Amino acid sequence: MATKSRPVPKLDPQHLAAWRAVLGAQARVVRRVERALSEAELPPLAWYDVLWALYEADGRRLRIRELADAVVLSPTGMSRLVDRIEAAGCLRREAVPDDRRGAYAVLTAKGTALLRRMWPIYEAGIAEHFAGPVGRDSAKVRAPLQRVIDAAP
Amino acid sequence: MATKSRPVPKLDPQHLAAWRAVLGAQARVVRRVERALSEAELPPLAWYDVLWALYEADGRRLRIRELADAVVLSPTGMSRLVDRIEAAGCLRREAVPDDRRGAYAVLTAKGTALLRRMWPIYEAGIAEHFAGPVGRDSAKVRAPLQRVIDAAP
DNA sequence: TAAGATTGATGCTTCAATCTTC
DNA sequence: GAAGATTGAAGCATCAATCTTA
Repeated sequence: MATKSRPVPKLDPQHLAAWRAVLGAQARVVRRVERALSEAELPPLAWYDVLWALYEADGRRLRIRELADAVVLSPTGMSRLVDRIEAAGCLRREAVPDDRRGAYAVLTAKGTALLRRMWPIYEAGIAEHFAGPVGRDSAKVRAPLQRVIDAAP
Repeated sequence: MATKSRPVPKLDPQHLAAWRAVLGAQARVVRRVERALSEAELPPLAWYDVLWALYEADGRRLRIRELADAVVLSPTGMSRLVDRIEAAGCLRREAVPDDRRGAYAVLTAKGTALLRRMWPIYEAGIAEHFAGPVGRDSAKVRAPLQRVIDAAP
């Protein structure tokens, strides 16, 4: 049989440099934001990501698995993260009508309130450390990286 | 005295969307690459970052602190990471001539060899999951994000 | 007194295995 | 048998405290 030998994709230096820039920028901004949240005695960024995903979703609810995909966390990690956020009263688990295996995570009023307290800190961090240096080039950054996201199965 | 009230920087939706794209793309590509390395029974990406930083450096050596800054890890975390990589024989600690507080991490031949084994996996991951979707727009991504990195103290 | 580095305690993330339901 | 979710065990990162030297 013909071997399914996928030719190894070659990587040019331009792409590598761009990738390194993504890594470096992400790490530095996240580090600053995490520090600012911590200093404000607020939960880490991961909480914001989860609460925000729920806020955007229909009925303010998502399956655990959907949540894990949305914020790129293992199902295991998301199960435990939901545990902690639920223990804080910021979301609650709810049965799924037609599928008794799974559970919804549903945003609570307290969760919305926390989202509103975290946002100003997060916003200021993005504005200062990311938006400032990026300036008018936000679209140039966004469009290609959105294709990277959309290409991920 | 005049209060040092820094006006809160406002964040427009364009910048927020760009930031979300950075987060999403980084997380998805890193996840794939980590999985590929693990399947090839190779160490995680953090090892590559450290070995690469040493390889690039003058005399194939860097202070622990410089290493921590380069890959955005806490000094604590870097100290332990260096422990593990040293235990694997891929770097060694060495005294600093003029400063007896600190230590160099120095790349070993085994470290260079590991770098060479990891790179094809890493390269293929970047090429397939990042460079592919980015296409010709690598410079558009790189330049603004490099400014983000350079702005970080 | 401050800077470089390390150690102890703690929390988070992951893989493998398990349980339930489809 | 496969998918959604959870639990146990292990690895890794971080803060606070400590030790040494500048």
